[in-house]
Amino acid sequence: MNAFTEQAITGADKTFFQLRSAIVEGEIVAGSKLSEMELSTKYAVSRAVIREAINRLESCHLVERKANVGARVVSLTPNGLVQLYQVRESLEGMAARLAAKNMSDEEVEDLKGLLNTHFQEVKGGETYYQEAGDVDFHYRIIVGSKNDHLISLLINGLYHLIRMYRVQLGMAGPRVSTAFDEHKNIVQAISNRDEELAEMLMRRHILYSKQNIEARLS
Amino acid sequence: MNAFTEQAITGADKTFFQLRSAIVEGEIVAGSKLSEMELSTKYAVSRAVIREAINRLESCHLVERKANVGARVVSLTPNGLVQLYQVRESLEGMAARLAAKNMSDEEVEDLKGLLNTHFQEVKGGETYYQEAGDVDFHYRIIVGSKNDHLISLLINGLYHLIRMYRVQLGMAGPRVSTAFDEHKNIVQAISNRDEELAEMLMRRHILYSKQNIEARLS
DNA sequence: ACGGCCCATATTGTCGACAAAATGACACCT
DNA sequence: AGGTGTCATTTTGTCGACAATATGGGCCGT
Repeated sequence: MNAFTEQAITGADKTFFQLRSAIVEGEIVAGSKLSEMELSTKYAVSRAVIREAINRLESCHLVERKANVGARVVSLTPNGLVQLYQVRESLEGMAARLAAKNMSDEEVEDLKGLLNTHFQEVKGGETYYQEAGDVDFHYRIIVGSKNDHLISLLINGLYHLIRMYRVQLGMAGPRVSTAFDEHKNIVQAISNRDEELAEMLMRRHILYSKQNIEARLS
Repeated sequence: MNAFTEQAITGADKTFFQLRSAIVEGEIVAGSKLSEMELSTKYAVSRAVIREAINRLESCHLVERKANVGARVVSLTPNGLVQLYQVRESLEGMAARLAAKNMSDEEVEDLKGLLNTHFQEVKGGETYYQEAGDVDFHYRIIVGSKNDHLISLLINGLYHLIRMYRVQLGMAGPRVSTAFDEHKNIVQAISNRDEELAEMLMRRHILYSKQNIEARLS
């Protein structure tokens, strides 16, 4: 489904992906310590590759390291999630703006197609594919921005972190029908090459999500 | 001058800072390859600490690594700088918005004070401290946002990269008097707790810088 | 009994050596 | 002559051992 799935070439890559998945899915408890020795025995690799994997996890802001002390999985706080959504609002808003400017006509057509597929699923009540569809929608716009820094920050950085929050705080969110309309309007703005509106609608879309989440947390 | 300067405790920290400085200042040529062996002899440390340092450089997007091949310093392209400023506009705009919301009254007062100092320097024609003053101004607003993700992304991530461009492409920019007025208006908006305006003015401020740079590159 | 000091232990940081993979050159075949 | 396959060399990836630092408990002194 995805355009390209990142694949592991080196052993550290594989360990990194495994650890990242374990952390995001909550298999490794949030706030817990990552012992290099322990992990090296558990995953049957040397400490060097564990250290490299942990370094990359730190790059994603999934763990925090203190020198001579060790690494801990970040702890989830409601405020942290709010801050994350603020950054996301900012970056994805810009992504939508740039997508309106830089996406090719084909890409816009594909995006409309995706929206249709998504619509069928929503109508059919397949709640399972909702999130995947939503993620894919945002992915395409981010990639459509053609801004490498933006793409890297969002896809390699924030998305796993947000997913970690969503999984562990149990936000398999509803907000389907309304979110779909928002998606539709965003695509329309991009199709019209209306940068200003595309950014504004995307920001609102994410702001609504944030408010929705905040309502649940309180 | 700075609130707190990051200090190296482990050897890898020190090597990382040295390498980062060498890259940003252009001592290590953009686009050149970073040989682990070579660097380990040059800095008189083991390859392990070089590898760790390179990993961190990759986190800052200052180098790019390919598995089983090695790391290269990123190459500077005009388009890359434009993309960087787009991200910066987005993030610092949000930072200004949040600063208007979250800065304490004392911090706002301090910011006004900084502006005065900056003003004296501009009047005195001390062009040397200009950039430092400008950087300090933006720093305070970023920190004033109280959003840890934002702070980390900008200060640990984008700023060194932008500085690398500025140094190597020789942008010791003028744009002083006008930039000062823009700073003044931003501070006023923050002081008035006008989030909307603060964000808008900051975005414009950065947009102007971008256009100024684009004009020079062409 | 409480606070501070010291030491044993465990964990992280660093190192040099070995394994695996990519790069470049040479010879060979067409 | 051009392309291709193979091999030597170089560079990165991985490993296990050693050094340095933090953590926790016990001891001592007050």
